[in-house]
Amino acid sequence: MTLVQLRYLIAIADSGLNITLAAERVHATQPGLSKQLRQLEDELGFQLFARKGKSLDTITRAGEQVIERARSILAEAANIRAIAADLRNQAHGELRIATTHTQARFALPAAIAALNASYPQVRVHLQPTRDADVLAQLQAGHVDLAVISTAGAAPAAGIALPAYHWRRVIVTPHGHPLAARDQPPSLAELASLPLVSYESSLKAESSLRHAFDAIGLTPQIAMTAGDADLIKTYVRAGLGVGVLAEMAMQDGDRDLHTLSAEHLFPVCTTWIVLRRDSVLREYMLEFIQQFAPHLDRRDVARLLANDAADVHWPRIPPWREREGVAATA
Amino acid sequence: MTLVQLRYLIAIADSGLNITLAAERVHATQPGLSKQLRQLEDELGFQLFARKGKSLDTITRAGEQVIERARSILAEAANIRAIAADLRNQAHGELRIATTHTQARFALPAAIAALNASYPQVRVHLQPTRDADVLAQLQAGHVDLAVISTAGAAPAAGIALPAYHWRRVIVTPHGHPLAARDQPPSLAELASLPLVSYESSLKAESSLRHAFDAIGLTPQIAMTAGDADLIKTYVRAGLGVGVLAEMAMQDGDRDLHTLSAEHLFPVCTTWIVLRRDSVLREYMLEFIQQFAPHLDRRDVARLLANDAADVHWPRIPPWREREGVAATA
DNA sequence: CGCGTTTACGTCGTTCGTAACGATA
DNA sequence: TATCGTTACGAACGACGTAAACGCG
Repeated sequence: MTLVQLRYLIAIADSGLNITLAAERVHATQPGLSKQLRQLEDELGFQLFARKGKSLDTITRAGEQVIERARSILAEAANIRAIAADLRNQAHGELRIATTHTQARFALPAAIAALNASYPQVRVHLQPTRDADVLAQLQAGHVDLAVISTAGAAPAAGIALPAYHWRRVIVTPHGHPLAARDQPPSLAELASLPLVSYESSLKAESSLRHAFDAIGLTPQIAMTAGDADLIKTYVRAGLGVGVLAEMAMQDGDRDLHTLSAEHLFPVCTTWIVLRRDSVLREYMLEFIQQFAPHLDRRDVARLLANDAADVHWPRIPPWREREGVAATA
Repeated sequence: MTLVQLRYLIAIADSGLNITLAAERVHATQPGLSKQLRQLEDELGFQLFARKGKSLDTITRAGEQVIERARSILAEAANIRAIAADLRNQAHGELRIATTHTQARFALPAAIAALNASYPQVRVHLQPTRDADVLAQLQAGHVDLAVISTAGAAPAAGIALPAYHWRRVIVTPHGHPLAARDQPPSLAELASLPLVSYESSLKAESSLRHAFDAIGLTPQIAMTAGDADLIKTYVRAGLGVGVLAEMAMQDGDRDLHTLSAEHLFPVCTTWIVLRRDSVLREYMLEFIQQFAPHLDRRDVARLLANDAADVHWPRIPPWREREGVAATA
């Protein structure tokens, strides 16, 4: 068993059991991977993958177990290299972030711009990911950190650092009846109107659905999109009333009427999620600092080192208090 | 970076920074290790060990970090091999246990004998360890499991499975004044007598010390030993009153008078402690089953797999309920 | 001068890539 | 027949062990 073999194994597993594709990804030849996989299987004494003819068909039950451990091994190896790179004060590297579109579009730009100013050598890679897969990307080791929102408690996986609170807003064209009134609508009223919102709000566990469920009503979702810009576009087109995150409303959106939804939906929290046992490069800490300035850098480092829960976080600031920063991006 | 290099690194660290000794332990030559260490350091770009002349002097601060990760990597690699060995249904292997002398002498024999009956090919290795170092042995990966007692909560490190409860007893020669009375002594009375007990009872955090501290008295510990047999020997010699674990009193000890100490000292719990994320061989589960029959095998396996706290243990049996079993050994 | 580490060197095993072959849909 | 995996083979690299040199107490 070698680290190379394990790396190949993971590459194959992550390439949908296509050895040729995996070989490209690790910059090696296909026969090389084939042989190494074979040797690993020989050494372990059982098949990691079930074959169908010559092709790999599925991952064995035992293979799953091994792959899981192999991931952990490779992650730790990467950690060792990260320690080394950081010690050499190497300012260049990569920052891979998995997040939702809204974060990437409205919340992250300021922090990433600031990071780029201090560490121009660091290449940031925003992994385009469906909302539901963000944490899986982190667990699989494809990204260094995830940025994700919940309506309540911290996400279960990894170590979650609270970045900020935010709320939803209701958006209509200026001529809309709701816009003419001086008070925001009730939930019941909202349920009677066609809504335009995020794809994720269709899911039963979404906090939007929960809010309506609580009063026994079902919202009419006229259309959904993964993308706040799309939602705004369709609100402008008169398709319905938009329900989206407050930070998605920017200066350029003056043509839309924004109503508070504070009283209707629970407050949401955006978290930075790190892999347990991951070693952060200096510039990663810098990014966290930029994105969530209320977090103490040493506390973050300490939390990762000890896995100790003895670190207490300060008050999580609401998004509004940061709008000045965000608007610059 | 290779697994071999990491293995050598750990061997060197565990051999007191003596490369020659480390080379023997891994069955390789000294120049081989020397060179691999050098290459690893070159690749990482910093020293893992500080040199004094040619010899290794201390572990670098960064070296500590790397060694910690390397241990984790090697442990996971061992886990993969364990999965493989178990899948091949290989009944031979090794079971390394770190524990205290009392457990090794009085509690473990029955379980180990039973294990040996079902798995004659498994070599059991009882790591002789000072009480305080038991958990360190486990953390360093030198043993598969630890068996250790506490007076209260589970030990912090690893995953602790409660095996049984036990209490202390007071032991005197038959002619002793305490033996003649029909009621057991009070703590105050005991404090006035010379005691013979375990080495660990000298430590401030021992539950024996705590009990005396609570009433503002200090026990007179006439002598201590790490070994219940020694304690009994010196009690027989009239050196003082013995305070030891109930399971240390066996059939051959009829020449000593045993008094209950239930009312004086808190109940103790003996735990089986496993490394988090360790994969157990089939025969290890068998051992656990033998040693703590009230634990469900699948629950143990599940606990290790998910790290989930959703497994609830049944009532922990007191030692007395197992004496029939223990006495056969 | 003994102990431990490093350097030097020759051998052997292994990996890797190229190229040809085989199987599957 | 196109796609994907295996087999075959030669070249290059790298690890290992032996032997000798070096430094330190």
